[in-house]
Amino acid sequence: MHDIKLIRTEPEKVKAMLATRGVTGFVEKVLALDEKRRAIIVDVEGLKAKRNEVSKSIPQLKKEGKDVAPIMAEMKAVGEEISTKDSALKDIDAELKNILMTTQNLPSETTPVGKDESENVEVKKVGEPPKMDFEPKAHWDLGENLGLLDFETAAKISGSRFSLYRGQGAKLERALINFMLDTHTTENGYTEVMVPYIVKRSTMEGTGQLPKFEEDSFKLMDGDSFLIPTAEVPVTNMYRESILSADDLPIAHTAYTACFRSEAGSAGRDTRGLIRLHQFNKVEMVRICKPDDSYNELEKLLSDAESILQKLKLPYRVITLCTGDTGFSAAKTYDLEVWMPSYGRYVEISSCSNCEAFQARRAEIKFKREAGAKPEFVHTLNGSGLAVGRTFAAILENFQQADGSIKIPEALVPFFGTDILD
RNA sequence: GGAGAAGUACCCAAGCGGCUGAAGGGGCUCCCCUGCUAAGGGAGUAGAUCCGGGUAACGGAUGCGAGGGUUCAAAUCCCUCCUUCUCCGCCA
Repeated sequence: MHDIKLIRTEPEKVKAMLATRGVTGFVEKVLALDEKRRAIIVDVEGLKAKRNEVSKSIPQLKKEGKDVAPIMAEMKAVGEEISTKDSALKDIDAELKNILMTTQNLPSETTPVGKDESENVEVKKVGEPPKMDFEPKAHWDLGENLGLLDFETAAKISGSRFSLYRGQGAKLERALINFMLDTHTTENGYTEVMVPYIVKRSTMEGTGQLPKFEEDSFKLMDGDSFLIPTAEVPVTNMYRESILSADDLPIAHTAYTACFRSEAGSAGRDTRGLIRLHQFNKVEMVRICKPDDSYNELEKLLSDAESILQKLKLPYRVITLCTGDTGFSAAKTYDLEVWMPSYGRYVEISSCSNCEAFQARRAEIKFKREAGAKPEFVHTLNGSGLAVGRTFAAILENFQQADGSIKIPEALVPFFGTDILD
């Protein structure tokens, strides 16, 4: 959600920033509604003040034996006026909230300006794509040949875009989850949480998935419960409607969850393998901090995500998303992309974002710099650390041997048990 | 899922149409007394959001789980929902 005060005080700046994301007309609409809203408030609150005052005097007048019937009649009329104006105000509030809630965040000044993913900026490349003296196979073929993955059975029981891991495959997925969680908790300073996979509407609104992207979510029959698309949703919302003390910050949580995405609109893309599924595993990192620290925190988040790829010795690159490609709630996003031989290019495996106060404003997460200080909004950040299925795929593809076996990265051996998968 | 009970400020808790922005405790903060970790006395203690205001002083609105309704007036009456607790049923 946007900061209405900023829109009031610096409309031109907001306009310019949103233009880089292809949004126009927003500031004008907001200002018009805001002006209307405030005019009604002044009006209706004056009436309420009057009613309060008169109502308070009625018992005394009664005691004095005066006739209060005319006053009560007058107040009845005032009451009706109040309720008419109150409902007009409610409509404007709803309209204003809707606009503020469905318009994407302002980009950070350090986010490169660009219209789509072609204008994202590469920050660095780490590691080299493996050179193979044989024709590399895709992970779905490797996985099925080794009996690790069974997409046919997954489709039979659940439909397309589901995965089924068997035997050593299931164990590898589990080993990756443990490896990631342990790294984040013991080395990177995160506190692990295990959270519900089903959340309420207000929770989805808090992090920005709703109201705009309802059709992208899995909604339960009651109409107000949703399967989480990422652990960012329940974990960030743990702190919804709270005022934290500065000592609590930064908060750093990591969580493993399954994630559920309808993938509406991506029909035909990445139909094979583990890349794009309705249900996938992810280890997530969430950081909540003071506004002054959030860009340092973003670098920390990024390096924590990178630490997993580095330990696994997977080749990857870091890109900064441009204004046009940055997600709805984010002000700045780094994507980590892992080298995927079957695609012949780098594929997203983590997205690390600073949402600044955008989510905090929606979810009402505040902090006090010191006791008695005025509460301020925190900044929230989230990043994958990492998408587990895609990491699985990357390991299979990058560490495949000529005979179709997979060499397990050394860092993973304590979790997986052996150093070769065949 | 069935039957009951309850949700009031940091915590416990009274109130059940106007005198309650909310009694009384506890806690916390400050002060006094006391030669001192005990005890006693006094004072303070909604925080928050929104609106107005030379954006200051200050004033106003909202607010007793949430949302509606009745009324001149609601913590108090009515309706819906949520949460917690107890018992029963079911279940990992």
